Amino acid sequence: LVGLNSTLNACASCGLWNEALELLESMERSFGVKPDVRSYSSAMAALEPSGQFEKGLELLGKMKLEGVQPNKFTYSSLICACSKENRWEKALEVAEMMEAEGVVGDVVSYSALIDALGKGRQFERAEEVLEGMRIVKLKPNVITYNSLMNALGKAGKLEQASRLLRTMKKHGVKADATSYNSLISACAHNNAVTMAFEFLREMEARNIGVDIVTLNSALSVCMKAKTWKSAEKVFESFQERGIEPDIISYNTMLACYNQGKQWKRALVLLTSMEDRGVAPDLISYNCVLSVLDKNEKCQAALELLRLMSTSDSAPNPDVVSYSCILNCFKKTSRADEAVKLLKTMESEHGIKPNAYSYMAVIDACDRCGMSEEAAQLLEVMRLRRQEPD
RNA sequence: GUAGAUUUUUACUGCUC
Repeated sequence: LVGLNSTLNACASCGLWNEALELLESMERSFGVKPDVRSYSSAMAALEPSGQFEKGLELLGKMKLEGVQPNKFTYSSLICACSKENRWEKALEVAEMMEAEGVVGDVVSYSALIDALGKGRQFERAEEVLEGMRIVKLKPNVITYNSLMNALGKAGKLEQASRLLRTMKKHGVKADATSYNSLISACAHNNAVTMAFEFLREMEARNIGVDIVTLNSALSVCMKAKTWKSAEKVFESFQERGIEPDIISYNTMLACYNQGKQWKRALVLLTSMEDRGVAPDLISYNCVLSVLDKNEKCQAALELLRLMSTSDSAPNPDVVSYSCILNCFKKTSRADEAVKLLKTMESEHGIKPNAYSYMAVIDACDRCGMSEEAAQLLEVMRLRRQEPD
């Protein structure tokens, strides 16, 4: 049983929810072992977004039928599953069930609930739960605060988020890198460049290790603020700090160049990331295609697209890649080429155009006085919208 | 010998403010 439970955990940490569920189902049949509360809880922890949460409730019902009593681990996993699916009402329901069954929550279950409520933008309820912890004499920890702080920041409530940083300090909970990373990321969403760099300095002053997520978040701040030059400074600081940029760092830097319309620099970075052993992915390429589109560099964009389709190491283009080029054709009034590419993207590459692709081509036709083609395409788009994916 | 919670990236769109 212990071995099987460990395997279930391994599935959970690798995101193999399907395997976890299958293993749980077959435990008794194949190994003659009845799943215990840990088995069920682990399987629930493996659940991923998109409808999996209902599965969790099923499992809960099943374990009760089998006479296995759910415990706080079971319920925390379930609350977490609700959070992943952005279902704060369900998370509250689960918490109520838990209480009704006399299962006493701990700091983890409370934190999970606060996280679920925060992600659902139910800040007052989240604060109430935080307050409730005090009543039952549970001390919120750094993760409890981080969960709420992150949610507040994402919702644009930067002031409240940084107030929470002071609150946790007051209660003797030391902020960690994740706390600051959330705040810096919040600055990105609120276009608060100055404050972001203040947080960065504060981390250093308090000896809280700046990590790769910190720097990536700082890059994201620069991207949102459209300041590619300060992004370059952050990017240079990776080396000074002995941190190797990862694919996210490069992609965010590319996004900064995209915002700043720096297509030449973007192309250089795309090459240099490859040289430094970080293989550009679809996001990297799409970002460069986007900046080429912004600068109306259709030819260069087409070449890059061709490279993506033919090279073994490059990712295959998707609908976003094609749409960038279609949009570029639109801006440069190259309706014929747009129509041609729209056809080949599906017929030769199996990529179904979306509404954005169609609209680019339709606009291109309009611009070039090809109103008949435009009307036809509009009709095709309407008809295809009814089709199942 | 086994289980649960928090942070970062792309064209457009949508959601929220």
